[in-house]
Amino acid sequence: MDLDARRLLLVEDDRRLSQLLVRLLTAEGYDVVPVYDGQAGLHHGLTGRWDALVIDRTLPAMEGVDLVRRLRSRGITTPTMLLTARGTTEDRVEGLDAGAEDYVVKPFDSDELLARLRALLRRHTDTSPVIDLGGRRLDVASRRVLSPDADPVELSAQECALLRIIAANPGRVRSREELHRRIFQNADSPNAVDTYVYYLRRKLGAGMIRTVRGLGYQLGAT
Amino acid sequence: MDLDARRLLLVEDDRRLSQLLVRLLTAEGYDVVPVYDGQAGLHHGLTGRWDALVIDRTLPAMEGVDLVRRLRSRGITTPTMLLTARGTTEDRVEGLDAGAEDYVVKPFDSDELLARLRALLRRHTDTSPVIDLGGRRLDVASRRVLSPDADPVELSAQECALLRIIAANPGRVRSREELHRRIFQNADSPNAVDTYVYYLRRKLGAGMIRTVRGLGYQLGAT
DNA sequence: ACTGAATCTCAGAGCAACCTCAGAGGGCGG
DNA sequence: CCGCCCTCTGAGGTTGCTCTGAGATTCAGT
Repeated sequence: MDLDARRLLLVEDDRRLSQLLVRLLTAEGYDVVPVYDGQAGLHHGLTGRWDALVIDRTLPAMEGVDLVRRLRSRGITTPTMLLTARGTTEDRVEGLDAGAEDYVVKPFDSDELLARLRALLRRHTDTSPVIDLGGRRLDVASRRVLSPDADPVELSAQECALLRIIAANPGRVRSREELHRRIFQNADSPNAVDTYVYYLRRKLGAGMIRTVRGLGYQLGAT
Repeated sequence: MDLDARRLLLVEDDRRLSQLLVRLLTAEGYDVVPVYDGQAGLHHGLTGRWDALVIDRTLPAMEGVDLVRRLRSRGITTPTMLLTARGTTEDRVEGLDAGAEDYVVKPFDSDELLARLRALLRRHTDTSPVIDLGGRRLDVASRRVLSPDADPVELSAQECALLRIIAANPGRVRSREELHRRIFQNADSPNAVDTYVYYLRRKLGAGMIRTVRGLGYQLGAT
């Protein structure tokens, strides 16, 4: 077992094709998790840690393109490859517009798929959004906080979104209202922001986020 | 999701148009807050922090032009774009005279609006309010005094307000009465100013604020 | 040096803002 | 159907800020 394997989420409803891909990708050394519909894909995309997503375009419960769109709208920037039977230019444009990075037309050549996947991962690791936290780093794609002298800390989707906004600009103070509007728009309780700040502090230490009483929150390590 | 989203205040009474603009601007990555009349616009314009204001010309409760004028008269210099149905030269002149930076005539092209907005924001690189204290700096946004060779000192809201007024004009002496009126209007005790001067001296050193007996206080450090 | 006025110092009451955390609810995998 | 994780809620508990008041100290003018 490769300990440093790249984690792939495979969203493919055709069991036979899914199994085939799992074998192919596992043999290449990837750590592949298959799910079989868009709902499951959305859930795992939002909650799991992935180096890349491989998504079929035609899915039960939710179209692949919609899935990508919904993930992007929630701040998930994990590099994504769409699989499709249709190969018109229009389809391709729609897929890329939704936020997918690459597009493979079925039936595809195994080697081509692997090559494109490697390219996707290579491209993305270069430009992967890693935000400096003053000593530690937030890797947005895998939703982890990496430390030179400690184990990585894993964050949930909301925790990551919150830290991301606060860390985007170290000097700036973000108000509860802004954070609530941008992350918890489906939440009634204005307390949600406080709670997630609490979660982040519990995971990362109290110094990570500074409270500016009456104004909001700010990245702690100056 | 744009991490360092620009904050826009949208003052537009037509709900349909407002919603349309919110969608358009949010999709562009802006952090948009809509309000629906001039009073609300005035309140938010005065109390919030905005990168730009987008204001309809015809509003209930207060005309858009008057809104801009009143904001300007209160020292708000946030770049502002007016939306209007009428497009005569006279209207345009009146809007710009009131202090608006740009002027878009309805019905407008989405791309044009976005382009103008970008131009507006580019032109107006917001200067974060950092006040010089002679060696040290007061960062009003995060309410801290930053020192080249020491840890930041955190101030409370009232401490910051007091120091801000005193430091605005280094040579000038501010009377107790003025300070009390501007900061402690809800306080009965005329001693409140003294107390906060004491707090500031305790945090920043006795030399920070100089007493001019019988007259008031003055910034102490050169 | 004496005196009254101005100023400084500081403990503490009252209160809003904030923190903490248990748990309900939902989605999903097994 | 059960258990897991994530999300959000709501109810205290706690902290920190604000302002008060009263005694100590300094100052200007005699």
